[in-house]
Amino acid sequence: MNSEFTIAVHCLIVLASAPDRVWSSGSLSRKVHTNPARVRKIMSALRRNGLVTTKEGLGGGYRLGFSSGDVNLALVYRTVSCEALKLNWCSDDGAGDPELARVRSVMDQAFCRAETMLETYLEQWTIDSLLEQIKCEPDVPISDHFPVSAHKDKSTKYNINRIGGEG
Amino acid sequence: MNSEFTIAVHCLIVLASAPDRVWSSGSLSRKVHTNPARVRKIMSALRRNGLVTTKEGLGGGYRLGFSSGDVNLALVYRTVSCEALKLNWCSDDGAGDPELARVRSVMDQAFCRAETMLETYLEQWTIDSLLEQIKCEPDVPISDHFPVSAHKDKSTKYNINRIGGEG
DNA sequence: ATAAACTGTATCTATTATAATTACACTAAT
DNA sequence: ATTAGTGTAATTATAATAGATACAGTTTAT
Repeated sequence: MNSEFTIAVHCLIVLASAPDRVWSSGSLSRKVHTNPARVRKIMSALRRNGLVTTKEGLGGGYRLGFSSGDVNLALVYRTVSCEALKLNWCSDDGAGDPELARVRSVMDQAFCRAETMLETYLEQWTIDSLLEQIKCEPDVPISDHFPVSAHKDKSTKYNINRIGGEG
Repeated sequence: MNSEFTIAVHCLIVLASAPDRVWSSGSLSRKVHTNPARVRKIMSALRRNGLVTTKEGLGGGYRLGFSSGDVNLALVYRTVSCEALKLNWCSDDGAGDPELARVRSVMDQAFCRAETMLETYLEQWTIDSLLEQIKCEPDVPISDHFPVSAHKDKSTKYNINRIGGEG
């Protein structure tokens, strides 16, 4: 699944963890390890679906649109239109093969149902419930996911729009 | 999801629809609209998991390894290791952010469960049950998926290794 | 034994999808 | 009027995917 989804969720978690404060794309981008323009693009999509509210101009930024108990992962998933289970068919020019068309139709239906099931599952996960879990999580538990690199703090790479600061 | 999965499933359906006959990568590739080398690569993976048997040399090719009622989509899914629900995180060099690590751990767990659910669902679909559905499928039902192009039979593009023929 | 028709596999190239970068118009607060 | 923001588009860079080609090895038929 592309990283727009994880960025969106991560941003929402950050917003929910400090609901009183307005977050700029710059400060969010440092949290989620990408660049401000990408954060703005993704947050724009969330705004269009009401998941966050934005404010332009000096001191502007992003806030949760709903209470964190009402925002669930299915909403986010649909907003960034992941289509993780969309099947990919090899049919260069397209039609002309009715046999392929039948196979494709049956399979697409099967995976449409799978996607519905997935979304039903994701509805159970609210940003709130994620925050809860995250609090219970022991420190640095997924070191096996990626090897620790030699030079840690070289990631001043995305500190554009710095001034906003953290707190 | 990448097209290896649909190619694998489509090939298995073709094999199951004519279980008495040996299919070459060339004839399969024409059925599934890709090239013989790709078919061979994917079928090799299926062979390593016992889903098909292969025979090299003249008159060789592919056959179903199990009865078509025993081959289900979860097996295929795992064989081509789709990981359609694998989350994609932005963390250039990796570690160094324990907060990200906790978020990631919780989310990865949630989606691990989602993937398990998906596989459970896919286990219900055998190649047999797909064939059944395909037979019931009315002709050319998914014309809305792709626009009908002007020049139909221009797809002699992958007719390398021709000699094997169809029947 | 030799040629033909296959698989198995690797490598290179082309294409497409994804992400980063840059730029700039617009907005709001100071 | 300046500063610090969003919104958005366009461009470039990078990574993932798929196609093309090549060739060694295998089996069958002649």
